Amino acid sequence: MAESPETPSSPRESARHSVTLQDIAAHAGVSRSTVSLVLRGSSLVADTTRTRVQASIQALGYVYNRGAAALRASRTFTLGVVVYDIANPFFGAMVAGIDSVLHRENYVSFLANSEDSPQRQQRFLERMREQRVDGLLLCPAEGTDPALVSRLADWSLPCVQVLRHVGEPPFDYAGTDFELGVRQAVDHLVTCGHRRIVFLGGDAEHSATQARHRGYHEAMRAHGLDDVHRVIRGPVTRRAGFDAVQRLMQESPRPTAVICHNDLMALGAMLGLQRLGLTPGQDCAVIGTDDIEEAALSLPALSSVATHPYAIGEEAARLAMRRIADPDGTREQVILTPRLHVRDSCGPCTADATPPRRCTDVVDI
Amino acid sequence: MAESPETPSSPRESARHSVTLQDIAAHAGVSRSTVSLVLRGSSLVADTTRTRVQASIQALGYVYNRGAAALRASRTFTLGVVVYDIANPFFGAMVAGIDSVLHRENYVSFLANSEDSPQRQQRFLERMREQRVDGLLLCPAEGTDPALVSRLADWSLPCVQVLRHVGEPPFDYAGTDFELGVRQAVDHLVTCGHRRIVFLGGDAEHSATQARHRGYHEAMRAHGLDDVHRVIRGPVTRRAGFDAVQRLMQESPRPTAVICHNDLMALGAMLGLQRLGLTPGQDCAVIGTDDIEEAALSLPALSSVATHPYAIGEEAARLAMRRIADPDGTREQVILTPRLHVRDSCGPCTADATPPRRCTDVVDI
DNA sequence: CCTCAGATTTGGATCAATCCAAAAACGAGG
DNA sequence: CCTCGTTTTTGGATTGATCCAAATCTGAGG
Repeated sequence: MAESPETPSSPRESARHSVTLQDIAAHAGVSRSTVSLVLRGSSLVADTTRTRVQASIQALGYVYNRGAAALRASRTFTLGVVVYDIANPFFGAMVAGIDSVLHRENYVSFLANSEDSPQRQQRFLERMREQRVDGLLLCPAEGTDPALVSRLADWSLPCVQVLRHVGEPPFDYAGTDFELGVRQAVDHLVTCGHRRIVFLGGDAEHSATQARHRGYHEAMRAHGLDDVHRVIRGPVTRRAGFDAVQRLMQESPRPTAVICHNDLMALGAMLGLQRLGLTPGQDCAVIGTDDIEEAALSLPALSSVATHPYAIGEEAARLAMRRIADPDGTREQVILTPRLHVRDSCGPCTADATPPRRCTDVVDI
Repeated sequence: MAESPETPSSPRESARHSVTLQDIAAHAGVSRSTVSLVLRGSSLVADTTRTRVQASIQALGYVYNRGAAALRASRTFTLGVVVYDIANPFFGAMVAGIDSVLHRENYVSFLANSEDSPQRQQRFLERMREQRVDGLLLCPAEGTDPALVSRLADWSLPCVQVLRHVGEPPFDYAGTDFELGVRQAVDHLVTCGHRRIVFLGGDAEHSATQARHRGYHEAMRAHGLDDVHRVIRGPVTRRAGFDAVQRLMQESPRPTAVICHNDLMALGAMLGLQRLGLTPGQDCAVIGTDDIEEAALSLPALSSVATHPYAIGEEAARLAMRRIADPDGTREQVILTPRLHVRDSCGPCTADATPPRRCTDVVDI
């Protein structure tokens, strides 16, 4: 009847300090270490013991303390994710893809929005270091110091770059072959008889912009179209597409097709054509990049090079998991293959001397 | 010349174990405690000491260990954020708003996407508890157990509900007055002469859906339009809007206006009208909710009730900060006032006997 | 009954910080 | 030079888990 030290749990005690391994151990009549092993699903503990301990865990309403565990085990099951524009639907889809993989792997992620500012990005990275994240998914902000990646390596913080990349290979990277994407668009348009194809591109200097421009240049050259080859640089917004296409259509001879850096620009370009009383796909072909949901539903439906944001997110997260498990493994680059979805916004060329031929490429909804 | 214990730092040592308070203390010739005080910006330390310690911190490349600090101080500077559809642009904007406040407050956030599954949500919440987050921002998944909120309170985990809410007040909440938003839309349409106004709504049973329906019912009643009052329930997607409006326009007499649960539905509805050869804003008025970026750029430009996702995110984060600072303070509900942006998709009613009058309300770009 | 290998269990040290009561240093006044 | 009251600084305990080497338990074989 006397108070025995083996029965420490009183109803109010749980309020005083949270239940710990020690409490479970006392309740189940085993040691702290055994409880720890049960929690981590070790095969060392006997089945009867395991059951007893699990019952105590239930009974006392124990909550695992990951912070304490991480302190000793130096593994946090935590990942940092930096994007530069979370308000952009593309990143929403990408983050959803990341989340799906992390959920499976029992990881959680810190998310931050750099707003394309290297300073904000830097601050977040420092914070992530303090949090001792196991790894990092980084869409580098425009103007990121190329030395950053090697600095992260010095900190031995696994980092997977996503969509854009800076610094020298080898590094881990997940993205899309933007170069190929633009080439597909040019090839398709040329097949449809177009020659005066303009590229409406971005003015930033990161890898994703460069790759698109390279793709455009090379495809045009391959088709012997160096003479009509033309890039307009500027912001990659709806309005920029809207304005640029209207300026272009005043010219003579005017372009018969435009390829846009992303779908927002392309949708803007279509509106610009309509504003001039022209019909996209008839008077001027328009092809976008990303294939956001809106593309298939616009009028006319926008042809677009799909870049699969959800899949990129999944691949990036998978890569991070792999690098965390094997920090010294060889770096990997996962480059997804984009796919042109042909819809109504790019028809055969009717403006040029070239006899209009029927397009027979794949047509998607 | 003999190795003195006061100079412990050798170049390779930093690789062996990470630099700790102890190392800084030794380097600066003070105690662990003093270094800790400096790190936390305490006013107790003398200026000369502070400078010396800070120099040592720089010299040794020390990185604060938040995990260890949190273990003792039981404060993590960490917030959990659960949304149900991160791929939706609305949430992208909201998360950006949250992020901006947290960045200022030196907090970081764990983000998870419940995909509107209470199970996924539950699992994330448990994980957040294990991480000992200081608080929670929760957009409850459809079907969330109303008891959840009080359970969180039992765990003494501050929780701010966002956009939707479950359980019994008082609780912390940040959202928009959806009821008022719909009422504004109805009032405007009635002013323009419309009477047969249909509401295209959601089929879910959470607070945000209910509020919209209530707003519609009451506004219609206030205008004596009980007899023509009509709600269509279904998913809240582009396609649902597209389909529903086409079915409605087959009827006789047909509605002269539709108000939609969100902008995606409204954009779909406009496409549906165009598919039938009708002109939105002329043959049938369309008003959406949210005022996403796309709304102003569609053709015709969509009238929409702005719900300010970025601002909601900011308010929610601010509320969380307040509740963490004062856990027993009275709960607060921040309800933002929505604002109807009138554009081309809702003109005067031309179909009815009522003499069409000129709309003189505010017109926005 | 003893031995020994294999299966379980354990306690003490450790991770890197904060808390707190007490000690030390300091400066002014007697 | 000695108090006395601030201002600074300090060491030991504490937080809640994991690691690891050693202790204990088991059961089969001799």
